[in-house]
Amino acid sequence: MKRSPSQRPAAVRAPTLDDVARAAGLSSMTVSRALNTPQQVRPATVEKVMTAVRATGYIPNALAGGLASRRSKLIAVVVPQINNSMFVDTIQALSDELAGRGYHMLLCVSGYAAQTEAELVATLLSRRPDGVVLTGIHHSAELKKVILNAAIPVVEIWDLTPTPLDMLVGFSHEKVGMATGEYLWRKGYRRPGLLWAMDRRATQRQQGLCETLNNHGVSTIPTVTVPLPASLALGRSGLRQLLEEGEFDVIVCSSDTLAQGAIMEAESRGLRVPQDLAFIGFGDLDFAANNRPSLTTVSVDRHAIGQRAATLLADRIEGLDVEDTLVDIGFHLIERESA
Amino acid sequence: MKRSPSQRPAAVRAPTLDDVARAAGLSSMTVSRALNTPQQVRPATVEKVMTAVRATGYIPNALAGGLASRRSKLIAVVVPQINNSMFVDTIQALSDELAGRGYHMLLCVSGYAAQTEAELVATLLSRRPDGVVLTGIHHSAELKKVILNAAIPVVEIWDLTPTPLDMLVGFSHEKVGMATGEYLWRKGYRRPGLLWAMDRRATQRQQGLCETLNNHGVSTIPTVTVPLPASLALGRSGLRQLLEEGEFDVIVCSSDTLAQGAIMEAESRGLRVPQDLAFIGFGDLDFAANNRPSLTTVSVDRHAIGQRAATLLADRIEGLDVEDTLVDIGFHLIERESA
DNA sequence: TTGTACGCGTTATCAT
DNA sequence: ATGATAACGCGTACAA
Repeated sequence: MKRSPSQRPAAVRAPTLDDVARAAGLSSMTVSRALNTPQQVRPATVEKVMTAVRATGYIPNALAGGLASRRSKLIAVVVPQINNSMFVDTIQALSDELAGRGYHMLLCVSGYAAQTEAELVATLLSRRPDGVVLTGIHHSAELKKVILNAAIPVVEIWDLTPTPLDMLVGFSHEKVGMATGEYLWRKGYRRPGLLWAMDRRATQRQQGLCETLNNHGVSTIPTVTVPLPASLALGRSGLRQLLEEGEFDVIVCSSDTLAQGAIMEAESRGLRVPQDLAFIGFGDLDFAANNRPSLTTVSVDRHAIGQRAATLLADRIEGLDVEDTLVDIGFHLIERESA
Repeated sequence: MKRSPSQRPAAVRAPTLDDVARAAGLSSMTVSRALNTPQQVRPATVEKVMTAVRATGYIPNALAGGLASRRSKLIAVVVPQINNSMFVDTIQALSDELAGRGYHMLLCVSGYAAQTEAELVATLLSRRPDGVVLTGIHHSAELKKVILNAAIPVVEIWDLTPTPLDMLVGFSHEKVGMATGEYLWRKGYRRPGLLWAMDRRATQRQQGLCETLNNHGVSTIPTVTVPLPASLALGRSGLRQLLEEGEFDVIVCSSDTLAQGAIMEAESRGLRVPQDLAFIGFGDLDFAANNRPSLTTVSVDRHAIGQRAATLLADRIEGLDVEDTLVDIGFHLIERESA
């Protein structure tokens, strides 16, 4: 009754810690502690605070909290695409793990352009995230400078390098290519054709593959490249184009999606898979195991990449011991029916 | 040379507006304006500021900015799952559109549990987002209270109701079910079986479908329900289970993924599609058009949902006129080979 | 066009 | 265990 009589200022602006403190008859600092570190506050006091919180409908202001504490509980994640069958599982795992540890995920799409990525990261850093997840290991000099200058924990994912910016969870695309090449040679394939998307990591797999095949004496490897994002339609049209350029016993595809499209095209042409033409993919998507013929492909634990990345980041942020900051998650070539 | 000689305080803590101001010989307020509203500042001054920004490596602090301005340029997005072929395109569109308008996306996964959603939104609101995107229209009373109390712009997506919390972009799942039922009846199918995932929106489609078929005298509709998330394997096993329960001329699936799995199972049993058994899906995923037989399904503009939602939100936040706050994005039943 | 004073809501720090 | 005070870095409002 002492304040302005008929006004309800709490209705127009969100209740603050001070409002809760007033309602509970405590100082705002005690309320803050009751909410963040209840073990430092007498149980009865915590009780009073919780009651006041419910009464006022208080929701903490993380902007103010982050400003004062210099910890935002925010993780910035940059991916080339969201709607990519490969990355999306990693993102999901990241999100789950981060949420479990009290972090929120700021998700950004770079779109396969290094320049864009640099600008994106700069704006993301303005949010003062506690950590950053970057896809890939090829970044502009500008981005590296900004990130290192910010001295913020970083995890690069989906690739491997002995010299990451900070931490890394990935695998060697070159080795994937080499393993694929060895496998095809061993199975007796001698006239491979490539159906390939034009992203950086796919190119690395291509290099490993071609090197290996070259070493075995397979020197000419006709290749059709397709733009991103890969699709079944591109797989179909890509195979058509490839078949005009020569004869093959196996088609190596840079992704399961392209392989699936190519197989569809092959079958509609009456080609038997793998007798007339074999196919091998990359990714081990859901349909690879279920398709008929099932798809020989390379499996990567996409979920584990996200989970490990989140764990590394959270551990590092929270000052825990982080033993391996460079994690090779590996891969498996899965032999199935298509090759 | 006037300051402490050999110290570089800027290296230990991030440069602030004041640091830039000092370097440029201006007040921090002028620097702030040069960065946010350059048209209010003399071009030569802007130039000086930009030079100082580059020299100091200044990155704005959006926490402080948001606290002071009460606008965070942050949009919170809540989806049941990220790695869902349907939602992921919407998320991508949301992200693209929001980024284009200067917003960042805070992405959270609720996991199909209303209780979880309520808690998630409460923690999200602590970030003081300028807007919120919620998937679906069924929310706990708690969540509604919190959202309405926060008086924050909200867009519900992927569903339709005459009484949204605030704004809405979606379509009627019941009508999808009805349209599917009418189509099947018209095509002469009389013994349908359902292969259905157990989420809320799928259930609505089921109601529309069953009602319509009932009205046509088709009263018993055997149904096999499968857990989320849908997968090809669940489609296959679901069909096996269904075929033990009776004879059918068409299998209606709650998603294209289930339909694809079921078709795989049918074909491996030597059933001809659609002559022996027809299939209809929902979603119009990439493979629906490319598969052989191609899949009759319901197409929804997933991209448009995300884009419209982002536009509505941004317009509303920026005080622009928002004419339609309740957008029915519609759907198309696409007749192909499978049914 | 530029500058000054102050508040945004919280946490760190020190005191009690 | 609790409180008082001072940042945290920026934008609003007003003055010049």
